[in-house]
Amino acid sequence: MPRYQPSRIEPKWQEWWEARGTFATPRLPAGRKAYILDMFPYPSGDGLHVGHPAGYTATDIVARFERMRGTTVMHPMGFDAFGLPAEEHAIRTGTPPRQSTERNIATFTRQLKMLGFSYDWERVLATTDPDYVRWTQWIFLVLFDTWFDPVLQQGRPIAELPIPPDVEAAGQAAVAAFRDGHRLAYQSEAPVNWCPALGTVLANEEVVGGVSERGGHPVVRIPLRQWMLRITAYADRLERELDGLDWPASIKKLQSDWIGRSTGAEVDFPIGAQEGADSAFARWKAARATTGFPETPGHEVLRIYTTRPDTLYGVTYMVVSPEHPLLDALTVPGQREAVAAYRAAAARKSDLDRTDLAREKTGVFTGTHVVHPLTGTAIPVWVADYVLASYGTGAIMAVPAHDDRDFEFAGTFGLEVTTVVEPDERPAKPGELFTGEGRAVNSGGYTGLATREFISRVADDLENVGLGRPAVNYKLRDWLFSRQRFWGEPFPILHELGADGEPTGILRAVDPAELPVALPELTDFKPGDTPDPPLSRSPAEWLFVERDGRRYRRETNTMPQWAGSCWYYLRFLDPRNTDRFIGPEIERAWMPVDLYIGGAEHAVLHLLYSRFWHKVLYDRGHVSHPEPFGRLVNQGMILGEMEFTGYRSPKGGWVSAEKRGGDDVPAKVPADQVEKQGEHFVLRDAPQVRVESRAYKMSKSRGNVVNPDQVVRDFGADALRLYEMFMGPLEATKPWSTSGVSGVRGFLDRCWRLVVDERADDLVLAPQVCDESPTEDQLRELHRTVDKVTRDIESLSFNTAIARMMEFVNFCTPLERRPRAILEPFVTILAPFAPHLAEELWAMLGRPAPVSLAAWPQVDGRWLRDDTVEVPVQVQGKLRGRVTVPADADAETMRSAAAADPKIAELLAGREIVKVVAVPGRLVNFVVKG
RNA sequence: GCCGGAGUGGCGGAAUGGCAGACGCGGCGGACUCAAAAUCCGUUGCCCGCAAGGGCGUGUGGGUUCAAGUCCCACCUCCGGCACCA
Repeated sequence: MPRYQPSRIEPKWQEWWEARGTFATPRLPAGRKAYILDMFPYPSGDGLHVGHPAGYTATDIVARFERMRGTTVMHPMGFDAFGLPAEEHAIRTGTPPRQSTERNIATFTRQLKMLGFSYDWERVLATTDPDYVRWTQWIFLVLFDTWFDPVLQQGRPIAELPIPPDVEAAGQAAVAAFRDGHRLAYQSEAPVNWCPALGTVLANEEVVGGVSERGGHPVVRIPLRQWMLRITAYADRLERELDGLDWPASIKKLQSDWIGRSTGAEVDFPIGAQEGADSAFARWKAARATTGFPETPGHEVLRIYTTRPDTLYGVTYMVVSPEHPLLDALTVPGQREAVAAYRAAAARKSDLDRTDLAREKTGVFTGTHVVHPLTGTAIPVWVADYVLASYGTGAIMAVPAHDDRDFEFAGTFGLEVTTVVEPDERPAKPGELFTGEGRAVNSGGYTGLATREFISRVADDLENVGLGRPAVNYKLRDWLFSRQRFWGEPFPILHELGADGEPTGILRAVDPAELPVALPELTDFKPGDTPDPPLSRSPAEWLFVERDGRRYRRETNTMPQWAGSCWYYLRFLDPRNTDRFIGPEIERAWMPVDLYIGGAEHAVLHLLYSRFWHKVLYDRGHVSHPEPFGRLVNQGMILGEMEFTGYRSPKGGWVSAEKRGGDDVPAKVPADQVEKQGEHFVLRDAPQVRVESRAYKMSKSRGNVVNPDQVVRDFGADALRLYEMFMGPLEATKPWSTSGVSGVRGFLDRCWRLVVDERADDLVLAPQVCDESPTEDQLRELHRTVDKVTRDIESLSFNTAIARMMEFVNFCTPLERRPRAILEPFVTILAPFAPHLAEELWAMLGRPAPVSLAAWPQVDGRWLRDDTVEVPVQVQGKLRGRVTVPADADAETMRSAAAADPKIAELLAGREIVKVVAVPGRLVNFVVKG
């Protein structure tokens, strides 16, 4: 009984391909190239999820298709293997992260191979490989060695950074500090979420409502020395250069919004002018008129950023963020206690709390006033956490009449509201909130100006008198690049130690020849009592080194998981190069990536970070193209199987879903006990009870996770691949359905029976398979199938490609004679989708393996054209009949053919024909009167 | 609140402004079988009708058009993301 048995043929062909290196990619492409890339997975302990093969199958189909068309294809796979779970596992069990990571990679590799993906496994890499870490660290050193030239808008070697004379004069240490302050990789104090109970620093997403997600322990934000990457320097280029990319518009917009460019003005408000101190203010203004607007503000002014300098005359108070450096200086003795308490409370709040929970505005008056630079009036300064320290200058001018946050704050604290903008279409109402554009009122010499004109004019005016200047800001922040973790790349940086054993502040890059800086062997991964990174507990022989007679302590922070994924697409091209991170000739030949498929969860960060690194490498001449990824596609999420949920009251009876209360408990209802009634699903036995129907995200806690191993065992890898592609459009979110899998498995069974005689005792061809010439009908069917499948692969519409192949099989199944000349091309186009079955059928048909490298069939256009077409005939736009006409019939021919149809003639009899629409090859429509 | 995306049979979905529901699941009927499974064939949007046939149908309400699932306006629901960025 030679039935289709995936468990027999799939491993066989996987071994065959591997043994012969079927999918090995040459060093350089010959002719047309295609770099087809998946977002590589994090090898979690749970193994492959059914979401992974969705994207991986899509790229695999395209890769196999391109290969069959003669393209040289690069299709690699690897592992993003640093990351928190391995470290937490280590803390719990004492297993070194490298060990558990290797075990997980082995599982992922087995599962990926089981699905028959045509990766060149010779190129596999993990971001944790010492050889890979070496080059990640090397790229960090490139960043460390680069400053951004704002004039050329380009990253340049730090040695080329112009040193101002006064810095030069201050000596070598000053020059070094100046350089360190301009590098793309620099150090700064940044707040971290330190959880004393867990003894570890937490990522933002691990902190929920001010306590740790695990354990619910309190978390405090404390400043810690951190490594930052100056991604903001590249903000403009990262935004502008999105333009030329073949990415979904929605992803481009997401990135652009994330970068969040805004334009406006910076304005200085002098601090501390008392009543009657007009002369001091006048002197300050006069001085500014000659010195101009200083690059950095002194302590005598409060500098603010605003996008609406046209509302300058409506300022009624100022706000500084709780972390503002001038806050202490601004606070008068009487307010000191209140301000200190407020600041302490703000420090306890995480970013999430400051936004999510505390919507109502809070703040404290500092007791100080600043002077309005144009009107000279005194303006009170408040501290409030609705102003963020990390954006703009960390201080704002508040215009309650024209900003909803300021309006709300002013309402809470009874502050003045001064209207200075009037809507175009009506007069302003005093005390109302109006955030739109209009014309200026009550604004000195600017009164009457339109918002836009006001903005550009006032920014220039302010600049001319040294009180302000036009400014650009980004929501994008510099990238906090260090983690207080063990399982990451160590920084290749040494901190010089003084005679006292304390750091001198002088940094030294590790010599590239010494890379990689390997992680030390730790036996104890347990957290400590301080927020120092685990590496600070390394053995002294790792931690302390001597170079050129000086003592150094190694940097003990590690890089975030993003680091490795920032450049893996480059290393795949030249994975064993020991001299360079990638050979230039190879890079030029293969880059950029032609198709990049992965989950939308990486739409912003991963793609932005890699683009940033790539641009730095480009500026420094290490890569040849400014953008890494040409065409990008996000595959949709796969949800669990559809579930019906009913609700039971505490007394036990059913409660209709729309009437449920808090006490009612959800209960799963089997699908066969439910039926649809109108808009809703109801219980079959109690139709007055509505139930909810929904598919949920797969999760362990919900217990709806589908395991790919199990699916392969039950249906085969080809069925899993095919099903994931048949479910719906690649980019859509769609629910899993086990009966759907069995449906495509049925299709594969039918493919098998098209070629193989299932009733014979031995594996032999079906008796219908013959060497006869195909009929015209058969050729037409074949060529139309090939044509549709070809176009659908190009547009990644795999679901409709499969549907078309199903139609072909449905067409062939009843044939008593099945010519090889149509079966063989069909098996060829099936190969990218169901490669194992295709290889087996190809061999059955006596063709030399592998079909995976067989030539893609050519479509003969003459089989795509029809001699005659059946077109619909409408009367008043309603379908009333059909007529068959020659395919090339003109409108008049079609009209008369339609009018001659007895049924149509009857409908038209006695009515006046107002108009006839006849679209050649499409339809005829009679528009009649009466 | 803001920004995306999506609403089409019992279900997943298909449809360059031109025959709505391809293909698959599920259902129903039949053939094969002692029977069942498997397989093959047919049928399957809803309503009225014995039938011929007719009516209604792509979230809701309007509009454009000879013709709208598709274009425009307003709204509703669901999903995803962002969220005090001055």
